[in-house]
Amino acid sequence: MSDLRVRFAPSPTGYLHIGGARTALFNYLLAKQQQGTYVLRIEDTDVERSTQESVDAILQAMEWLGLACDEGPFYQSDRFDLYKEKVQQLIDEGKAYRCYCTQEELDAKREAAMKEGRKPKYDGTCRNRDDQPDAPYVVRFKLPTDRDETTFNDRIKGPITFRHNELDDLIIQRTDGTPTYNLVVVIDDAEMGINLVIRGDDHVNNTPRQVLLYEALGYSVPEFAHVPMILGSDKKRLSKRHGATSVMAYQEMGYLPEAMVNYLVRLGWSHGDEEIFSMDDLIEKFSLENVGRAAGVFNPEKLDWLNSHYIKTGDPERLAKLLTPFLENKGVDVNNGPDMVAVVKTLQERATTLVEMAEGAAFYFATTIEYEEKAKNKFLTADKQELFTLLVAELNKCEAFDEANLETAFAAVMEGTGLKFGKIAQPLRVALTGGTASPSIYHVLEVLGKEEALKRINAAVAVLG
RNA sequence: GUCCCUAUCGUCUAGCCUGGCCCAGGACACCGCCCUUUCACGGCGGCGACGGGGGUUCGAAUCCCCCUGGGGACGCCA
Repeated sequence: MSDLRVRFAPSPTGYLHIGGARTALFNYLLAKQQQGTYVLRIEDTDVERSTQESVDAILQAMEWLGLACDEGPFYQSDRFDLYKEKVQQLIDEGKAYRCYCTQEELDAKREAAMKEGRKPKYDGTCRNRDDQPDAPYVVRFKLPTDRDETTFNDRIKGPITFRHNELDDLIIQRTDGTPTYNLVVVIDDAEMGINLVIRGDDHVNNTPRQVLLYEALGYSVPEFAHVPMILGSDKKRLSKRHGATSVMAYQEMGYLPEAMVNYLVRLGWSHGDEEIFSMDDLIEKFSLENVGRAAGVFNPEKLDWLNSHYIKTGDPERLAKLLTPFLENKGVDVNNGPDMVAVVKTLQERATTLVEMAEGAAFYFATTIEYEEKAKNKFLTADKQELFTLLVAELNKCEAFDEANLETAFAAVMEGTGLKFGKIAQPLRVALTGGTASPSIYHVLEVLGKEEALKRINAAVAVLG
């Protein structure tokens, strides 16, 4: 057991998105690799926007991805007393003060500053007042003036320095008495013994303020590793208009968690020329040193490729279990049909997602085949009467539908009709599946079984025309 | 606007720290050929990048500077 302690700290104001999932993954991998501890903390200090549904959705997504935490989940809403105490401590030590400026005043100043091309900063109006008016106030952290810049050494980006004149006195407690993010994140990370903070690089700008707060509160400062953002195809921050951003939406679209994990980790991290990584591979091979520094574009095609890879190589028993709900969603009665595992095996090489696999599998379970218009017109024509008659006769001779028997039967049909295999297979395929694309005709026959196959052929004969 | 980060094929990236092995390697996508009972799988091949300009050096994708592009932050959100 090493002393590495990392955490993932989402705010429950929505589902777990792609970017958050990747951050969680990186934390998890490093913790497992170093036999450290991975803590999950729910950052719900914004009482207005935090919901239990979001918490549940996040937990569910983490479980789906296989990112079980070692400690937690902890809720910041349970810890308000601690934060209050720390705020008071800072006030008592003269490191924080009450500010009575109203929201309207601040908004006006901010707007004015922007307009003049200045960086909007709090001007320190209340910094030195010693009266205590009977009015609403916030508590601000007094920006230390004992030095004029703060530097931290980012594990991914290297040393980053901010000049204090770029900073201002940030609010650590709201008018309603609740604490704000920058304060609680410091207190919790410190109190929970987090020594490496891995998070999105949209937090880089918050880091110097947080370093200052660690120091003011007498905590030791952890290490930081800021991972780059994920962008959409137009290089804008990934959002709904680029497609699904919720991890669980991908589950619903038929993606496998191992594909998602593999994709996410390779977006911004690499290990030579390797592309395929199991969770165990990743725990062994992941390293912060090989995380890129630039933002990456989310590429659904590559996710597709990985997903088809994992479907192709996946355990059919497991895939069968995963596929079932997708078939049921399509209104397919899975109890009335061939063995699901056998079905899966015929489709593993031809499906990119479980949704696609369900589409490809539906015909196996159909009670009556609906023929595609074009397929029927082309292949179920009157002149096929003789072919189907012979086919039925030969197939009937088969004891069981296995490859050897079927080959014999088809050889006989080819002999009898003088047709090439393809000329027989395609009409038969339409009869059996309703369409012109399906798994190998032998496999379809095998999976369907003799009785059902003959039933379908006879049904097709009845509509020849 | 200000500050911070960043920059190799369309995309994800290897190479950069420790200059020459790189007229830049892999993967996805795309195109072609082969395989083939359909659709796929697979195999083989192709297209395709060091953002620009200055330096340093015998030599730069690799080191330095400037420019430009992209992202992020600037909330009583996290």
